Amino acid sequence: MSEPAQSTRIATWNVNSIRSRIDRVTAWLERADVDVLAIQETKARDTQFPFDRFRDLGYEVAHHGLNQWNGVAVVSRVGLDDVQVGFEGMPGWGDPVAAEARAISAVCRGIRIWSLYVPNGRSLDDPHLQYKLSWLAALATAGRGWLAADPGAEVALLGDWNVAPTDADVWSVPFFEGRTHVSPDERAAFEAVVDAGFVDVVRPHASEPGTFTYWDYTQLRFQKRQGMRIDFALCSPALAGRVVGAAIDREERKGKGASDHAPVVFEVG
DNA sequence: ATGGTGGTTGTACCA
Repeated sequence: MSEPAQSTRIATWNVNSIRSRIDRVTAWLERADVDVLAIQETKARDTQFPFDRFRDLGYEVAHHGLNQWNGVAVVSRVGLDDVQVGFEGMPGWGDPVAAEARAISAVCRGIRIWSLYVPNGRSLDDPHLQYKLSWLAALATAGRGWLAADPGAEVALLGDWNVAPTDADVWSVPFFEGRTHVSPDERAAFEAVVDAGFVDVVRPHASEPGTFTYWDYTQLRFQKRQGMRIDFALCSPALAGRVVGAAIDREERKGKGASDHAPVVFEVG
């Protein structure tokens, strides 16, 4: 008797407040049969995070939250080891400048899982955009270093990248003229991470025009199918080679109490 | 009305 290959289902989701979304998140975790979930925008301090709701379902949690903004977590039912908060060289923000809760990682079933919440940028003339570009540049440098140290490393960079890498990733190119998420500098900063050796493992499995991961709450954007693709799973070559499928769960964006982002799932065989 | 929705917070800020 030969055992079937062990399969691992991994997801990323900007939940826009874990406390207001906890019922939906736990219900989705079970329904989607997900083993590892990278969460962004928990909007909670560690003391406010509903750890027990995940533990009751058999998941371990690593969370990093400093205040009502940002906040990232890795949730896993297949092991959660060697938790790291932030990455080497990660820029800070504010006065005084300080690291924000935008990056956490853990090793789950041998895979280094990162949950990343890239700074928004706010507007093209805002200092926050330079912070965003620096943050992505530092991530590219760190990621390049990880793969140089171990070319066979299985690393997943999961999260809300706040960048639409191509014109196909926004509902209207004219609408985004002069706005963030689509500027050449932001796209170059995203591509620098790709150039460091990380592969978008979802797009090959979800390539239809109009495939998005985020829809603004205002203007009936979701109902009008006016979204953006800004949530990505970028994997190291060794891990990307094991991916057998992926999907964006657009259904989860529906209804009252939905996050403005949909979960993104991929399966490693 | 030009952020029209939604979250956390506190009467503002963030996305």
